[in-house]
Amino acid sequence: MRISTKAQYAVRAMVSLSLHGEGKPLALHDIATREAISLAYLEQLFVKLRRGRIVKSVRGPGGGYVLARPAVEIRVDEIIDSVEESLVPVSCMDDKGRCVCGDQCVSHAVWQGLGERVRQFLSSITLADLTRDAANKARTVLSDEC
Amino acid sequence: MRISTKAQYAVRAMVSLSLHGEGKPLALHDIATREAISLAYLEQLFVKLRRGRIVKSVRGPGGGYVLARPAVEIRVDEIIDSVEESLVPVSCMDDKGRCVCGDQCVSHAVWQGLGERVRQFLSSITLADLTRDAANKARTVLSDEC
DNA sequence: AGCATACCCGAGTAAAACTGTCAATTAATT
DNA sequence: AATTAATTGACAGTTTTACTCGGGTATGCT
Ligand code: FES
Ligand code: FES
Repeated sequence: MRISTKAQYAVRAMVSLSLHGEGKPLALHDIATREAISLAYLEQLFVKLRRGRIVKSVRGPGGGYVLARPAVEIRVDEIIDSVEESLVPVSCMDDKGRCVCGDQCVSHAVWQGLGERVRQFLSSITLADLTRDAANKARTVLSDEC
Repeated sequence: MRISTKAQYAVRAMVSLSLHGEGKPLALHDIATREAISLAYLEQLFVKLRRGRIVKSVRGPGGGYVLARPAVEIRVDEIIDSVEESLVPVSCMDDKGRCVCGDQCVSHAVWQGLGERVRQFLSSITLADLTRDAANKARTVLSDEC
């Protein structure tokens, strides 16, 4: 029941982009050094974030990435979806709780309910929420472990 | 964000035990054939379930496993804990939300909140709930995919 | 006692998933 | 033209998962 580090990196990177970008394109190089994530790996992530219509790319010198929408409209579950981590807890079930077995297996309701809670919680948090928190924390301590 | 099949098997096996055991020891062989799970694998699971004080073993001929407590007192999260799957979504955090970074990382609150929801939901369901559902379903259809 | 049943346990393994790197390319700016 | 920086696909190392195998140990029955 772990979230992949890929998804964790994606969230962190998005907060960093939202916090330090401010409308202007921010190069991955900046995020990479600030968050101590390998540039090559970030590239991989941002391709997916772009395809998920969460960021837009600006090529050439002075280029980088910009949020595709205001931070208030970007939910955490969207970020995780983009990097291709499923939020459904079992592989036999799709996003809407439909299963290969209908709903006949004994634990169907457990996994379906669990998936719904996870989705509900992660969709209740926006990038703007995280960015605000990060700005407050930055005043006191600087720590970038996770 | 997937639950391991190990945990899924554990839940299914426990429902099967609770449903067909009725006080008497039920041999793993029975569960294995009924649920189409390999006996060797089930043995591995039940050692852990026993150490988690969820079942008791009865050795010798006519032996098997019995619930260690009434089904109403066995929660689904306990079953999953026993087979050693963590319900905390990130590896840097323990059960109580304590982190290597205090609570300084930007997404700390996200993962902590997520872990709490998962725990809360899975601890709200008991083996008795699942057994009752299974008994109802058995009347209409028989399907054991999951 | 001897035998069959059924739990007990550690080691080992093949496949899959995860994490991350590399090299080569395209596009825009100066 | 030179430089910056995103774009892309392929690929390798490591870890985790999902099992199997082989031999033990306790118990009850005849
Ligand atoms: S087939 Fe697995 S829960 Fe329905
Ligand atoms: S160290 Fe990872 S969330 Fe705190």
